[in-house]
This record gives sequence, C-alpha cells and structure tokens, in this order.
Amino acid sequence: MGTDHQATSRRILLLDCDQFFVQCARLDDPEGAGKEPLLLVGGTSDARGVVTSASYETRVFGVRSGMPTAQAVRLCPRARVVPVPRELCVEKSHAIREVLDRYSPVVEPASIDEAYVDLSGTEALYHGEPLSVTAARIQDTVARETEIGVSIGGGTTKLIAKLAATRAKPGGVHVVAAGMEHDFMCAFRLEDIPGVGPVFADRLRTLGLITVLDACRHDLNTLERWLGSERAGWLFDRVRGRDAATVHHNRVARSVSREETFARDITDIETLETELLALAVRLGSDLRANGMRARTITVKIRDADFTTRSSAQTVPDGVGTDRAIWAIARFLLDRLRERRRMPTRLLGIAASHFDEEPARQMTLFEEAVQLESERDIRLAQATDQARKRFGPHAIEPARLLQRRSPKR
DNA sequence: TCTGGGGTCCTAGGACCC
DNA sequence: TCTGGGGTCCTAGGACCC
Repeated sequence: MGTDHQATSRRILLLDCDQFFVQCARLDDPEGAGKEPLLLVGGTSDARGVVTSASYETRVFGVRSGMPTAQAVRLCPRARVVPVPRELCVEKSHAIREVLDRYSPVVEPASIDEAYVDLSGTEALYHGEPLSVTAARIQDTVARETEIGVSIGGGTTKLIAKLAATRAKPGGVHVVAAGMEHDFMCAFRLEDIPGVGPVFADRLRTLGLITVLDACRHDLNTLERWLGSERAGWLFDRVRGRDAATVHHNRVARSVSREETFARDITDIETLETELLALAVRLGSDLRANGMRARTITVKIRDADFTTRSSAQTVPDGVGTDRAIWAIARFLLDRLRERRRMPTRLLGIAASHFDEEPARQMTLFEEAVQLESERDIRLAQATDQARKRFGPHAIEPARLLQRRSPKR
C-alpha cells in the first residue's frame, strides 16, 4: 500500500483501573472496607502475604504493592488488611471489557485491571472527535456501569499510552498528540519505561544513564557497544517514543498456572504430593472449563532458601484430565527432589503449549503409553458436570478429602 | 524487610535432523 | 587435528509486568 496509509498515526488508549483491588474490596464490603481509608488488600502477615494493592491513603506511609504485609503494617499500623475479593475483581474486569468492546473492535486486556484499546480508523465513526474526548466518555461510561474509577492514557503507540496513563492518575485522561512523543518521553527516567526493570536499570546506571535525556545524548553505535545490538536498538526506539507493537484483539493464553506458598515450609513428600494433587485438580478443571489441552506440564518449587527451580515435560498430544496432569506432575516433582532436597516453600504447576486443533488420532505407541484414555476423558467430564451442579468440592480424590476433613 | 499469584517474553544450550 | 552448518524443538532459568 502507499505511504498515505502510514502517514495516518495510530490512536491507542490504555485504560488502567485506579487501585483496582482496593476499589473492589470497598465495593464488596461497603460497611467495612468501604469505610476504611487505610486499607491494604492482599495476604496476611502470618501467611507470608504481600500487599496486592494499597489505598492511596496508606501510600503516604511508604506502603507499596508487592511489599510484605508484615512490613506494610509496621509502616502503617492502623491499616486494615483484607483479602483480595477474587470473584468481584474478575466480574468487574469483564464488565469493563464489555464497555470497551462497544467503543472499539480492537481491545487487548493487558492484565486484570488494564486494557489497550486501538481506535485507529474510527475517526469517521466518531465524527473527528479528539481522542481525549472519546477517552473521557469511555471513562464516564465505565464509572457509571461498573462503579470502577479508571485513568486513561492515549497516544500513537502502546508505550506512549501506557506512560500517559501514569500522568493521568488518579482518575484523569492524558493524551499525547502525534509528533510530541519524543518531547513527552524526555520527562521520564529510564526506569519508568515498561521493560526496564531493576536489573537493566542498574546496568544503565553504571553507564551513567539515569534519565531518558541521558540516553538520548548517545548515538546508536555507542549504545550498541555498551548493551549489544538487541537491547541498544530497543532502548534507542523507546526513548524516542517508538514502539511498533500492535494492539491484539483476540489474544489467547499461552500458559495457565496454579501455585501456592505454604504458611510453613513442607518437608515430607506425602504432604507435598497431596498439595501437588490439589493443584493438578484445580489446573485440570480450569483447563477443561476453557476447552484447553496442554502439551507441556511444568512443576515449579521454591526451596526454603528461596531458590526457585522448575522441571517440564512435553508430550505428543495435549492432556486435560486430572489423572494425566497428575501423573506427569508427580514424575516432575520426583525429578526436582532428586536434584536438590530441601524444605519446600512454594509448589506450582503450569500448563502450556496448548493444542490448537482437536486431538488427532493417537498412534499405537501413544495408545500403549496411555497417558490419557477415553475413560479418563469421560470421567473428567462427568466430574466437571457434578462440580458445576453440586459445588467445586463435590468430587475429589480421596487423598484431598482426607486432607480437608480435620477442618470440618 | 523477608519476599504472592497470575502471567509474558527472551536466551542459551543440547538433541536431533538433513 | 580444527569443528560444518542450519533449523527446529525442548528444557531451565531469568527479567519483567500488574
């Protein structure tokens, strides 16, 4: 196509919920959390929890999300700690998504509380309305229909939209005009750029590069000598506001995982295997609920000394039954324990490498191995049906029932 | 201070194949 | 004796994000 097309710049928004989990917790419990300015949402200190979201009122005490709850409570002793209201968060996230889908055919959720919206090509539809006006209307609609306050950033790239949203917070709209990307970027530090984490930021600091302006003073060749061509090219573009990434409408999950950090480290294999089984059952039912079959199963453990290790196994055809997932996971856990034996702080299981098409006819070899028989698949389906009707714990392996019974 | 749970993407090396 | 080379798949680990 001609250059006219390229000359038209993109119109991208990033919608970011303000202190999302705090808002949800307040909506979930209007009389309690709803009336508490000093609110921390996340795990408790006795269960090795961290703060998932801290209310703005607690942040003046130095509390940040990701901080161990014990530390947060030390900084802000009067704060109230409440758990994440999972279901309501998911519900609100979906409700916001539905609003966005009405405004644009191209919406990409970036996390539970963030989504990119591409409004390129909608100029005629919106009668030439400025992007900031459209953004403000979206913000109003979201607030009215979902009761969630959001900030919206806008610009010609995902990078600009994302950084603009930080300028819009809390509750505002900030749109960077086409052509102003480089000027806009100059106000930021390098560590503010998404993708520049603590490690890269440290590396840059040793080179004397703190701000975007610092990086802009050097040509590409110099940066390449310092950082290698890959990283240098990436940074060279970012500091100029360039980002070719597109907004993907129907992004499919590449992995699904379930994990748990234990209140106390686990030493005996029996308990560990029971926990693994519980995770495998959770993962399996979530996969089947979405019609997914995974070719790769990964088991992850975090040792008492915080060393994180993983082991993975890929099979020729995707699996989705509890039995098959459990069989592979158990084998992987054994392998991890052979390599290093130490009390276990965290256990996790992940599925990836999803089969895109319905399972093909099994070969004779695979029939013989029998990772997953027809009977397994039918059993899993029946189990899912029963859980749907009678609750998530309607049918569980005997081993999990034993684990649960002392609490009853 | 004592480190969650859910993800994405990248890299490097080995196996295997032609 | 120095060793060929490229592509793909898999595994393990790590950086990074919210």
